[in-house]
Amino acid sequence: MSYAVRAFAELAGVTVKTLHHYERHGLLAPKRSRAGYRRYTVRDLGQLEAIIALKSLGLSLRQIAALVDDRARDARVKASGLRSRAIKESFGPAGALRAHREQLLQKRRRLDEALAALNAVERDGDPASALRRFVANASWTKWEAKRKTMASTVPRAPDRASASRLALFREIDAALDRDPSGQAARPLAARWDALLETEACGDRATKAALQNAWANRRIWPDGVRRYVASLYDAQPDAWERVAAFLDAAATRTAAR
Amino acid sequence: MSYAVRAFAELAGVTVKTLHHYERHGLLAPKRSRAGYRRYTVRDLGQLEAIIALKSLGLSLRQIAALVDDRARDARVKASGLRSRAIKESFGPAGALRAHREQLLQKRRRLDEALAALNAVERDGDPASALRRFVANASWTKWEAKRKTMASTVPRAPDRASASRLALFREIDAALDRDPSGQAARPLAARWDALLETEACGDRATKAALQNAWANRRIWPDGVRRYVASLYDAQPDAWERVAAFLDAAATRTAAR
DNA sequence: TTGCTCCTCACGTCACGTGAGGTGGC
DNA sequence: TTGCTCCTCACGTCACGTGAGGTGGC
Repeated sequence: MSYAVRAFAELAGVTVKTLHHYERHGLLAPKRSRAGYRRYTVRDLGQLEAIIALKSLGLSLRQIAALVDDRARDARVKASGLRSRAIKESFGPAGALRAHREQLLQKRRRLDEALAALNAVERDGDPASALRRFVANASWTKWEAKRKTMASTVPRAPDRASASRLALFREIDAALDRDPSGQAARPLAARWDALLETEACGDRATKAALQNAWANRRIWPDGVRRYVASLYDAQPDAWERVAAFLDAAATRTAAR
Repeated sequence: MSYAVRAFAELAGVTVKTLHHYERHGLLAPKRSRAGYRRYTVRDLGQLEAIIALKSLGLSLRQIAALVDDRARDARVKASGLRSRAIKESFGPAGALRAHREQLLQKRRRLDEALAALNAVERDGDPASALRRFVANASWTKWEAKRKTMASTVPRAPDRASASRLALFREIDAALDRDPSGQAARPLAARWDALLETEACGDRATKAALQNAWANRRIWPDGVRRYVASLYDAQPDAWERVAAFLDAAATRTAAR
């Protein structure tokens, strides 16, 4: 018994065009009627299912052709006791299949990242801005990675805030450790403000711009946060605590 | 400051051909020198990084173009208070992004299956035969699924072994429950053998073929095992216990 | 002037899909 | 005879890659 192309395609769950395609590439070779019509049998069905199964492993048609041809040759020479070279070479510790698995793992890692990002964007109250944040974050992560590889090949001094800034930051951090309410750290906030004034060269607009940049830190990419914290030789959460304290102090000053 | 195409490609971590490609599809529009040379600026870098980030979400260039164009239009009309329609439509409960996420999830499921199969094949002592088993298994799983959907639309009586076989199977199963060593079930094995003889119409070769098929059940696809067990209205493990007992009984008979 | 970079076609890859124009089978 | 199925090109899709043949910049 044999099937016409359409019936066979439906039976196997593929399209007619897929059958044509596989035939063109030598993966399938159905008999033909006198008029040239394709006639598929159960043997073709088995072959097709092998192709579908191997494709589900992510193999290309070329690779599948090699494997299937090999199986066919294998069957023909089985009696001679020979072993198929192609299949042997595909496996083993350095085999092509191992490399292929590595590729699939890579693919899965990227897929997982994409899914995590999509989830975050969808769950956000403002998806459009969440998408923008994702884009900004992705760029920063890339630069961070690049910076790291650069750092490992071309050693350079770590980025640092100015010595006086760094010292002041540490004093404030320690003061907040002792007294989280921030009472003890108030005078230090004034000194920070003065330092800011100095760095802005006394220009009001510049100082405002600097303060504004700090105030917007909630929407900075994570990479930027980590980077700025590293300038103060601090962890991002410690840095955030100090920054929040300085924000509040600036607001109090402005209100007076 | 601006970059030539090669320098820019290296900076951004893409190929020159990719830059050409994006430009052809309207995703990038660098300035040109008098001689027609592309000149990229930081603005182009930002644009390119947005493209790369969106691509990492699995979006097509066409979709990205829509989003990016939209962002540009958005920026131009921001002052008017209008909201971008395309971005709005991409999100939300019925949004395109949700459908896209579903696609990615599907993809990941398939990837996981492929990885599991590849692991099994690699860990196997005989990878080539493991691959063959995988192919056979995949085909069976497909038919099983098909059979299920057929069953739900076209109701039909469940497949069953003959009444006498089924009854005998149950007796053996019960006997093994009471006496796992199989002593009590010996006479039943003889009756099973007789039944086999009857079904083979007394033909020795046919009987041997039937026994051989049973003996090879270790390499049957899981689906076949489940199917055959279901013929006896049994779970695969119960069925396997009875089958193993009958195997041993047949060997004892042959040895005599 | 000599390499090196850049340019634009045009075609290739991968796994099919689409559609035209024509013919065979029941 | 009338639909319906089947056939074979040939070209399209997607995201680029390859290579030819030619020109600009330092």
